[in-house]
Amino acid sequence: MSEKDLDTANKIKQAASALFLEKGFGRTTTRDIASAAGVNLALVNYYFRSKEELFKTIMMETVQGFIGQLHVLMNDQHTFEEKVELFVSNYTELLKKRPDLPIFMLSEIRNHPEEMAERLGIEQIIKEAKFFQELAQRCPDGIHPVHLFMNLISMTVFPFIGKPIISVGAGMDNETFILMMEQRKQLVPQWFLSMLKPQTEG
Amino acid sequence: MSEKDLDTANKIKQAASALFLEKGFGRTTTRDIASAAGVNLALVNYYFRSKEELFKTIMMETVQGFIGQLHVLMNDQHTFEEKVELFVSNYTELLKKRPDLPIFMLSEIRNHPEEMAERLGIEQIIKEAKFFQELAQRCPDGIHPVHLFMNLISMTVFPFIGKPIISVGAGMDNETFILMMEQRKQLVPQWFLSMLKPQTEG
DNA sequence: GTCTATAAGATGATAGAC
DNA sequence: GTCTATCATCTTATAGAC
Repeated sequence: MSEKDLDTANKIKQAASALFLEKGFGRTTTRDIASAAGVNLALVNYYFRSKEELFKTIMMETVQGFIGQLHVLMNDQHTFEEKVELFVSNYTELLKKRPDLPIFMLSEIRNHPEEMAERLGIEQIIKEAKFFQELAQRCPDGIHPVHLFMNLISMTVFPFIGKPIISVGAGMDNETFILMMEQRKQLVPQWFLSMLKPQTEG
Repeated sequence: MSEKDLDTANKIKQAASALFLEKGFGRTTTRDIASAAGVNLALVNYYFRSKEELFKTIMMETVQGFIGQLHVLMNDQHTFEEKVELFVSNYTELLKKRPDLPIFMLSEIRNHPEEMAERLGIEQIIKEAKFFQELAQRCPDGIHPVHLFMNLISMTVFPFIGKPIISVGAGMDNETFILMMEQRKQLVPQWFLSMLKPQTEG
């Protein structure tokens, strides 16, 4: 589907999404958006009441997509080990395509904190998930399961966030970086599982 | 030292730093800065040629401070294990005080990529550090040392970055979050060291 | 060094013709 | 739904008095 096939509202949304991601809300102007979308300036306000409203729409959809994957994954019929592997490889693939996503979400999220938490219902998604029930069982005594989940997310997501600094620091080109992220699809689950209680065969 | 004791340039820098951190470059205006610093609008441009120049100054100092610690730490006379513990506890303390620091740095860094890399010389700092030489030795065969260093940074820093989402997701108040970060000062080094080659006594 | 005043331009948003 | 034209406001930055 080429860009021309999208209707005006979607052209605007797509262009705005890229610009917000790249430059943030403050540095992006409605004129930028209209120009990048190839539509008239007035149409931005015609379809979305304001720049702020357009931003909220995009942000909600972005975060929904990000969390939605998690919801499905955490409740399907895979084993615990498979869930871990899928978690890491799914998010690695997503972040290979859209490495700016986490910073976008996290840097803008505090300017719109109220709507987020409520509409998303992350809390309930997590508490109900089978994955977390099993994680709690396999968690070493005295260690809160959230610690281990933090580690899993951290080791999966942070390398993409820190890439600008890490890859300069390590003198690493982009190709090498991607290669390492591929390796981590296997490594991170291993590291993560080794943090759990020793498991008897079953 | 109260704010009144600072000279004008420093009052501006301090106010601007807080605002850039809170709202980013794009959303922060020179009027905000002057007002927060309690100085006349024209003085912002008198001391720093432009808003952009002021930002660069602050950014450089911030990143320098962040990296500088690392340089000292990685080369002093502590043992490898002590270096790991100091790394985690120093940065945890820093991030407890200024949790917005990583996102600020990382979200704005790509708008000013050229100056960063060069002036900082991170690459050289890292390559020369004793810490990395020992890390390379103790790294399991076939695993690049940078993987393990990524894990150490990730597990230390990411929880602060992801706090807005994690703490909502886990239904966690601020006090509990800080308590967990305190626990991680001990836990992260344990997890990290367990990823290394088994070590014989000596 | 610090102020007032203002230039010069950008920005979000809308009214009204088509 | 889409355009042009424009408003009202805000923005960075500077000139010039003190």
